[in-house]
Amino acid sequence: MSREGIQEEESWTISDLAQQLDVSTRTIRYYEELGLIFPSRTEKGSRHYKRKDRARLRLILRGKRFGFSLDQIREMIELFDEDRTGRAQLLRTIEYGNQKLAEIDEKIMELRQLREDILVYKQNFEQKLLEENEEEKR
Amino acid sequence: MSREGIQEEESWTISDLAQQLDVSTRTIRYYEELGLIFPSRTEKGSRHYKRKDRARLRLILRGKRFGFSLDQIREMIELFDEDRTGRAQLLRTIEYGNQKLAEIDEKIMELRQLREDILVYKQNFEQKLLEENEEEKR
DNA sequence: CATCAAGTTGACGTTTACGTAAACGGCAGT
DNA sequence: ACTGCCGTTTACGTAAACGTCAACTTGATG
Repeated sequence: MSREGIQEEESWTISDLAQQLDVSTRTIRYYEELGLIFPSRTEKGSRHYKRKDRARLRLILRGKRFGFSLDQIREMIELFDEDRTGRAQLLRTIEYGNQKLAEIDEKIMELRQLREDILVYKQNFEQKLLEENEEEKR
Repeated sequence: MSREGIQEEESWTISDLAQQLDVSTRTIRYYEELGLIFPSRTEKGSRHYKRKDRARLRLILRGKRFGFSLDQIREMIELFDEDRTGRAQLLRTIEYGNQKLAEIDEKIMELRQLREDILVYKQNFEQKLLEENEEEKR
């Protein structure tokens, strides 16, 4: 067990966390409402968030930035939740993970394509710019 | 000039296009409402879409899949619209393009990070699976 | 000619993802 | 004890992105 309990675990209030990750407190509470995150409470009822909670919130926000709905994210989180047990569950979760990885790889491909599209647009404009300069030389 | 007008340009109805790109006709009309796409009309008022329109719609949908709002996409489309002229405008557009490319590169980075996170989760579960097998051996 | 599918516009409804305000408690500083 | 500030819950508001339905044309087909 080594030094369990000796190292004080850092913990933040909701507004601390909100500031760190640049979201509103409302948003964080809303995510809790949806079952995406479960901070512990002080005896007075105030939420406090530890490193693990922050990591989870980061994951949520990252997911959001790529068009995953909060519902999809919850689905994901539920499956990845630590306390699942049994070989069947584990296998399912791993399979789900593989699936998500594949989806992400696909997104990366698509993003590269989008990049390519934009690059072509831009080059088109650069070409026009060149032509305009040519005109000027006459 | 070569063979202008000889090659018949293919054109689709709104439901054709909807089916091709797997969106509803309502969605397509909505995008038009927002000024994202401007199909030509038959003399009777029916929309018809050509290859360029389809490419544009593809771009819109692609953008959406990565969390760009329709407003951002419109902004983008307006700036990339062909009929801008003047060196200053061209320069601005090119600069905008560079900016968007940078944003996309950042998104790709983030997506890689998300991939990494999920991979770690998955490996965690794989580890658990191994431990369970160990237990069984006793 | 009747009818039926597919097009149009317009209006209203719905879901998601929060914002915002009200009403309250706890605590620190003066 | 009063003032702020931060926290809480509850509730209503709202913008974005469509879905859905009604009412109407138009074109094709039995």
